[in-house]
Amino acid sequence: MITIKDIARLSGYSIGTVSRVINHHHDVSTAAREKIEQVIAENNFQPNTNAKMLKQAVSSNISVLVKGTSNLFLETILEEIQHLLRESDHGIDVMFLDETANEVETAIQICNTHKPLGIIFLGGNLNYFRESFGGIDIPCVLIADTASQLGYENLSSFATNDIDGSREAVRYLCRQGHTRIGIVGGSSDNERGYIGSRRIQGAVSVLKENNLVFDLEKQYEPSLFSVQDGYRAMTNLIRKSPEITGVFAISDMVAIGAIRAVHDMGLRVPEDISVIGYDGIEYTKYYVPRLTTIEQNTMQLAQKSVDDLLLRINYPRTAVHEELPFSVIYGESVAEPRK
Amino acid sequence: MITIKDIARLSGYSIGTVSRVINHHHDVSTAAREKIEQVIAENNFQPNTNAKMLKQAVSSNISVLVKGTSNLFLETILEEIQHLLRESDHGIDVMFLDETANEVETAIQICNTHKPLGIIFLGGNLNYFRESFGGIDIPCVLIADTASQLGYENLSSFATNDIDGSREAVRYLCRQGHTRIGIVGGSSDNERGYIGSRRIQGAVSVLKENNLVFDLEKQYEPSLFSVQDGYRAMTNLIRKSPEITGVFAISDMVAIGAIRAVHDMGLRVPEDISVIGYDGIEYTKYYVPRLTTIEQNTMQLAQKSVDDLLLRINYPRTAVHEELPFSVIYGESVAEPRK
DNA sequence: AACGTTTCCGATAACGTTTACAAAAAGTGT
DNA sequence: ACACTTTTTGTAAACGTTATCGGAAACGTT
Repeated sequence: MITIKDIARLSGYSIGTVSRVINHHHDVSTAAREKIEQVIAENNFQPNTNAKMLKQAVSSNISVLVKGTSNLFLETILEEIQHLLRESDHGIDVMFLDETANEVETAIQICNTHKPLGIIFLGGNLNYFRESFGGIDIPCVLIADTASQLGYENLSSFATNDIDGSREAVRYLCRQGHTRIGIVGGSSDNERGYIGSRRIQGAVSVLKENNLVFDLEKQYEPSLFSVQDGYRAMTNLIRKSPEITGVFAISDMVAIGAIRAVHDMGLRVPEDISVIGYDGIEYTKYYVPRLTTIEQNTMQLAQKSVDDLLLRINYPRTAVHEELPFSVIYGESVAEPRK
Repeated sequence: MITIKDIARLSGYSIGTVSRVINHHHDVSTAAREKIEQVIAENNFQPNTNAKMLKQAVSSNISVLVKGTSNLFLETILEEIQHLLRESDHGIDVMFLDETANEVETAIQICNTHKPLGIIFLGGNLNYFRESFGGIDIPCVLIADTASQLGYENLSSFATNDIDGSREAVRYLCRQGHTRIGIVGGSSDNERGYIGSRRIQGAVSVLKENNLVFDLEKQYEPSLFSVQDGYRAMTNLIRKSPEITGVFAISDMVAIGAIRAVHDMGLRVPEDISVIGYDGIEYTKYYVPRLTTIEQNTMQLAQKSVDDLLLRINYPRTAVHEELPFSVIYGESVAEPRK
């Protein structure tokens, strides 16, 4: 392995000077810089990251923690983050966690081992942040949920307003004339902090405002975020409440599962039951019927988060919380209810 | 930060002994071990990874390089790999590369910086391996393409036989009575080494054997692996050859795009045009119509790859190349052709 | 009691960097 | 020519670990 010592020997300068060249210090003569850079290039020398990190006690990496696997929405954002970060000279360090994992605990571990400059939480459960986020003191960003009420100095958040979004979804069903509306998704106990709970909350509030609550127990069927679970939940919901004509699904994946469930019960979307989703993942635009859904702007979510994180890494300042706009995608999965 | 030195001081032993306890060496008295372990636990000390890696010149990590973003098939395997690796005491280090990147070059970089114990290539273009894989000397596994003809001592591969799989797909269309069969997918130049080319090759071979080639130019439309591209390609194909009644799509995502294209041309799947995909990603099982496809066993692909890699990391031996079985998923997207 | 074996432990030299600090070289102004 | 300042360079200590080596203690064996 070729080290800084070799470069020093080969270039005729000391390792101190080589190090200064590597780290772009200004106090190096042009002669030395050019010679050393040449030798570095010739031997395509790469400084040992571990030695560097050991000495400096930080890396130049950004860690990304993705909560919940098989989540196409988060994965789309992840891709964009990677793309954006590739421009900067930061390394990127992705880790996937399953739904049940405690992302903050994991982040603390990562801080100790990887010493990232910042952390991006892609998805997450606010409860874990409440519990133990205090243990983290590097800039962080939470994407897809708002952490403003937590009030940490170093945790920004960017998200669409899930309550408004889900309200808009259900309102759209109402405007189409639906009066027997069901909801699929959210955790079984609707605990505070779980991202799904806000969507449920928004949806239910519109139902209440329009006096469309006939039996909340029978209108609402909990579900995780997966297709499978959406299928299961929708099947249950139809069994419980066959009179339902419109359904708000907590995510697009759940919606896809739900549509298949409708189909397997011998009914059709949207003729018999309308379905509206949430997230706007690219791929449901090719579904037949094209999914009607609340689209979150993944590009913007990624861009703003990365910008804010890099900004705060370079110029420490207090965190921000921003709500990004959503939009309704009018697909083919919602129609007027059958008479 | 709490270091091994602190533990030494606090426990009354030397850092050498503490190190031995940490690394589970046998030459430590039970008294010392217990005392030191207690102090470690009390201060929840975690050895500094960088110092460790600097000293040992290797990490205990496995790097995974995922080629091609938004590929649900590879992402499913990735999940399973992560799951399997979590059992072992190896860290995991994921990196996504876009289609155009040279994964082998990247791997060489990673070897220098991260010093992984092994590398898993998830997807990949054999051409890059031909070019420069020689620069890598740690155990590697290529998933989803076979590297047997390359003959590297340290590169195993696990894949289904893509030629047989695509042959099976087209044969199934033939058995259903289709005689005007189209193909969607593969790179425009069908370069050797590109994973799609083998599937095209298999598909075409069956057409030839059955004298079903009426105009290869008009039967075949190139496409990348994305939904969008599948849509575009299928639209072109129908325009070129409206007489086609069955289509083999090079991946499930392409198939989904293709189905939507059929729909948008005012035709139906499978009544007017049958579509068969490739990969068997979970989620197309919920599609309406449920996709008929060639399923690759992601679980097995992941398991075998991880097993082989860990085995070769611990007991150096020569690489293996194994073909895994595929199976036909009989969905609802293929039917007999219209008279 | 003397010796050889084991078993356990501590001191210390690395690993490849960065960064004070000091030294040397090169300018500057008189 | 001198004393300054400024710029450039080299030296050496540190970062937290592991591993080698040898010493000390404990135990058997004659």
